[in-house]
Amino acid sequence: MVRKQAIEVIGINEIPEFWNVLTEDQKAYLQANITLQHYKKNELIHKEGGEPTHMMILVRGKVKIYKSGVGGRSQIMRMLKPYEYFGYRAIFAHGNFHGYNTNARAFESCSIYKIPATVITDLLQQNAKLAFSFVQRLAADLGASDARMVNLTQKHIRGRLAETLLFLKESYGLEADGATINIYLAREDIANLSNMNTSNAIRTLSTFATEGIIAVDGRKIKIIDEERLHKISRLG
Amino acid sequence: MVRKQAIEVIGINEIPEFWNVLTEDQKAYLQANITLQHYKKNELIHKEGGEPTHMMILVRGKVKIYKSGVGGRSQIMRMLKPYEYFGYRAIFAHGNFHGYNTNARAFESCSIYKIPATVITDLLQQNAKLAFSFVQRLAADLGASDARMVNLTQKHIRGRLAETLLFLKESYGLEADGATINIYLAREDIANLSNMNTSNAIRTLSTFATEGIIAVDGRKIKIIDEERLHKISRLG
DNA sequence: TAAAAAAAATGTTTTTCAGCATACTTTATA
DNA sequence: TATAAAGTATGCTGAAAAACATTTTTTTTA
Repeated sequence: MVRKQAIEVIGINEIPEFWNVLTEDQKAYLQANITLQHYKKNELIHKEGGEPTHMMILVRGKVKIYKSGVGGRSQIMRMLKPYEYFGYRAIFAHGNFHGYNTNARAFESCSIYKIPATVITDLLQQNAKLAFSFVQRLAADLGASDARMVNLTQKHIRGRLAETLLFLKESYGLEADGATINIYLAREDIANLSNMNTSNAIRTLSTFATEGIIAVDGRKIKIIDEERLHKISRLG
Repeated sequence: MVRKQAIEVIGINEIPEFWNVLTEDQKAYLQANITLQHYKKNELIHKEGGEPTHMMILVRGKVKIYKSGVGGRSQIMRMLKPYEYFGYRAIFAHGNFHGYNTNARAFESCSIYKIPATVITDLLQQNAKLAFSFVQRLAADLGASDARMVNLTQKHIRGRLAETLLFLKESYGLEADGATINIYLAREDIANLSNMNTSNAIRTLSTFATEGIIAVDGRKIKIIDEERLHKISRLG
């Protein structure tokens, strides 16, 4: 069983951004220090406020990155899919924002490569190409974060929910039917992605369904009229 | 007059992060390509949606970085002070978030060093130490952006305004009296920093003044009871 | 499979905040 | 300096969304 899992997940050398730019020595160094770890559904991977020990690469499953805000109310910052990496921001920031600012939780059963903080820091300082690829990644993340800020603060509930549904579609894609979003989230998670409370997520999803924009079957959400979702998202 | 301005501003070699890690060749390359430009009060420095041509280092004056959101409503993302640099995120991000996502405007008369995008990209790819310092900077920026997200989305008006006042104090410091925040902003800018409309910024500032938390004299804001501001900010 | 727990649905109430109108004050400009 | 324009102050109203309560449905677990 352990063997089977090991076969299921991809190797680190299949992630070109990490692998191709390294020298032979650096590859050996990375191989010697990387570990694969499994997390059960809903298991906490890292905790807000904690000291970052590893950078992680998700290779199987889905992860949510979220912050606990006012009165413990949680705000999902990002949702990850395989081949995406995380936990590196906390390692590299110095000053106020060193350390995990977020919680990471396995949304379903996950396999994750873990690279010790010291190892990834060494590699970045030795290898300008690798460092540059992290610059590119962080620059894109920051752009996304700023864009999301305006979405969440300025749009009304319908606009925020439409945005979230489109985001989920972009991130996780559609099932074989070409319409059902390929992730099943609790209404509460949809709410936490959209900066609203659960009641309003439920209510607004129902309204969208009534209006024929989506079809809802339990946690399955089918996008019927994507154009309208875009329109609702644009108008706020 | 031109001579005088040139003397007033610091040299690029006084910014260690840029200078100390460069080789002699790289220093020469940078020196040969860097230019100093002056902007008048309220002048636009770069525009949302535009192609990034330069990375910039503010050496005199204050700059606001803002996004135009739903219905043109503007949201100030950051406020800069001398020695801070900007415009680099747009250069390095690839994919969706390449290009300026924000506007930058001289909040008062400014002097700015401009490094062509190609030059800074060359330097980063050649110099792992420089690239790593950008990784650190971007990681901190992203942490700040995520923290701000929760502030702006979850806190109530009083909490958001308190947060903004404390942020301004941290960023720009206090005047000789040890209480007056060393930046004079229009109520509209305070509102755009705090995700609220101008009326509510005015109203809430008045309330804070009535409660003896701050004292307001035109655009001068004096912090009387910082502890209460922290408390209001924490509670949302 | 039954019982318990969690999640979803829905209606009602309350709070927060945006939008607007108006008056007053300060700043810019002819 | 007069006039216009911009910015500030304040009250009122209504829309949006949170909070709460209750019922129904689904999922988990014993």
